[in-house]
Amino acid sequence: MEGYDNGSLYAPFLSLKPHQNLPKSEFSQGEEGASKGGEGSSRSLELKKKGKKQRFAFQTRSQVDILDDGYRWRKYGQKAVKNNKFPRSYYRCTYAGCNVKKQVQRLTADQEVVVTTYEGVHSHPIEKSTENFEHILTQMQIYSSF
DNA sequence: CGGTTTTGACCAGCGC
DNA sequence: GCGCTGGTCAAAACCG
Repeated sequence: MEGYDNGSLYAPFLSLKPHQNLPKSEFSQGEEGASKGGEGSSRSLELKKKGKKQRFAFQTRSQVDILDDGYRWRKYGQKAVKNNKFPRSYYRCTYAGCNVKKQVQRLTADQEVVVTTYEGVHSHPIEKSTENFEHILTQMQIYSSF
C-alpha cells in the first residue's frame, strides 16, 4: 500500500501481446536472496539449461488462490513452506510448448493476501479476456520483479 | 471420456 | 556425512 509507482508497473501477461515478443529480458537471474535458513534455490533442470528465466512475483488481495489471468493452469503439486504455515501451490500452463509456471502462496500474517509468482513467459495468446484480470492488476502490488 | 485434481514419495541442492 | 527444505513427478480419484 506504500507509494508504489504505477508507472513502473510491469505486467508480463499484459505485455505478452500475440505478435509482440519481448525485446529483451536481461533482467533475468537475480537469485532470490533467500532470507535465511538456506531457502531452496535449486534450479530446475530445464532452467539451468536455459539459465534464462523470468520470475515475477506480486501480492494480491483475494479470497481465492486461483487468479484467472486468462490462461489455463494445471496444478502439479502442493508443498508447505516453513516460512509460511500455509501450503504453496504450484501451477503450470497447459499450453503445448508454453512451459510457464505459476506459484501461489498465502501469507501467514495475512491470510487474505495471496502472493502469485509467475515464472517464464507465455508464447501464445490468451484464450480468455484479460479484462477480468485487469481489475486485479489495479489492486495488485509488485513484490519483486526481475 | 477427458481433463484436472489430489496425495505421496523421491530427488536435488545447500547447510552445518 | 547427515538433515532440511523445496521442487517435481507419478498414480489414482474425481468432476463436468
